[in-house]
Amino acid sequence: MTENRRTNDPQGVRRRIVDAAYDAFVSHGYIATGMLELRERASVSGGAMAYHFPAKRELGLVVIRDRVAEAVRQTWIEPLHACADAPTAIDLIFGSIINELTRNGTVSGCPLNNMAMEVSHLDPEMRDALSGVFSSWHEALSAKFRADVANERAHDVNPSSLATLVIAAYSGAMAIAKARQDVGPLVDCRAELAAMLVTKYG
Amino acid sequence: MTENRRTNDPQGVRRRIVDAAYDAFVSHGYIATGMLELRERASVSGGAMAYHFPAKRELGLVVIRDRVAEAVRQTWIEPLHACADAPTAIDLIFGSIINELTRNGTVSGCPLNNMAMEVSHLDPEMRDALSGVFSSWHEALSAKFRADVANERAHDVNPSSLATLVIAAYSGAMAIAKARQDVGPLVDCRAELAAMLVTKYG
DNA sequence: GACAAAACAGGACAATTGACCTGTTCTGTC
DNA sequence: GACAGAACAGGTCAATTGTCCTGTTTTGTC
Repeated sequence: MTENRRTNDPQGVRRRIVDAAYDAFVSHGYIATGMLELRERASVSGGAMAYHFPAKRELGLVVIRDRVAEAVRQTWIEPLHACADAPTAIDLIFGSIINELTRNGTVSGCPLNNMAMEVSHLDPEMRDALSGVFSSWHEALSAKFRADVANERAHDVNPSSLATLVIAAYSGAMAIAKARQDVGPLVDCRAELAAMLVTKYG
Repeated sequence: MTENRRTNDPQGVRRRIVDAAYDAFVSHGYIATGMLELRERASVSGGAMAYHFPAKRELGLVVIRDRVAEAVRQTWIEPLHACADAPTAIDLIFGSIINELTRNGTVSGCPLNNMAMEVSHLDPEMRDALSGVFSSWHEALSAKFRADVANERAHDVNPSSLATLVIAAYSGAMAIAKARQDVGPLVDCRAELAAMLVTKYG
């Protein structure tokens, strides 16, 4: 009687859910996004959702550990490895982000920062996960500064605290840009960071 | 028959509501805070709440325009006016915040940033209000840099973009500190900003 | 093809959300 | 003290929240 043949695709369904959750959490916020909305976005029934993610919390954790961490890795850590030195990478990264935001018009903010702001005080486990992403970001950047010092490309550099400043400036600029819907803050910070790093390099 | 005498105190009730809302919004978040929780915190009946704030949205706008703006004014704009130059003020402000956070143990984040992150994409009017607070903050800081340049205290300074960097660094450091529950990022940024400004003031 | 477990469908559930309504009490004005 | 409007009490409302339950289908294994 049932004409519709069903196809079990657990990995695909799970991926669709996590995809939808990442997009929604980052753009609309974790709390503001309902499970029903996610089910509709992912075209998934309530049963399938409950099977893969019995609680919203676990979905949040997966999004942080998989997608948010991966986003930071792609936008920051990989370019850092690819470039000759830290200033080059930083300028390149800021430029890419500015171009991307200018192209599609709206500023949705830094995925990591967006989630960290509203989730870090709700759940200790989520906070730890987010903190871990920040740590790996900071570690990659400070390692690059350390290497630049070892190669005598840079001098008068405290790798750890300088990395913190760069990350903070990026996160803060993203936050302001999101509030104003304007890439200006990112352009400003890019220029100031570049000018500052010039004094330490070369 | 009714023994309990009631005392009408519209200004007091309104103030209690806004107080409770400000505390809850910046610590637990705007969306995460329910009207019932606010009524309990402020010891206010549903009728009184509906009379003063028919909708949660209006309460959010008042909190932003009155309390958040005032918080930024007190922590940043006033010290800027009181100090001799911008670097002195910035170092003082970072020091005060670090001391305060170290004292009470937990990092609840920058009120302006906390609200901006989760609200700016919900309501255009709230975003405008928050954007206005950012603007006044930026204007005050860049005006100080301009004055320092005019007084020949500083050189090689672009007042506007440098102010953006300082604000972004502060906001971002607060965000990371909140996620890690550690004042370290603020300490780092304070040191790096001070070292950077030394090269421009001389 | 029998069987078990995984995968999924669809709905129900209590709890909570923000908003609002009617009725009562207070307070200033004449 | 009569009156009007502001201020407040307490409850109701539909809508939505996240979670979970029962039943059905698919899939792999022997």
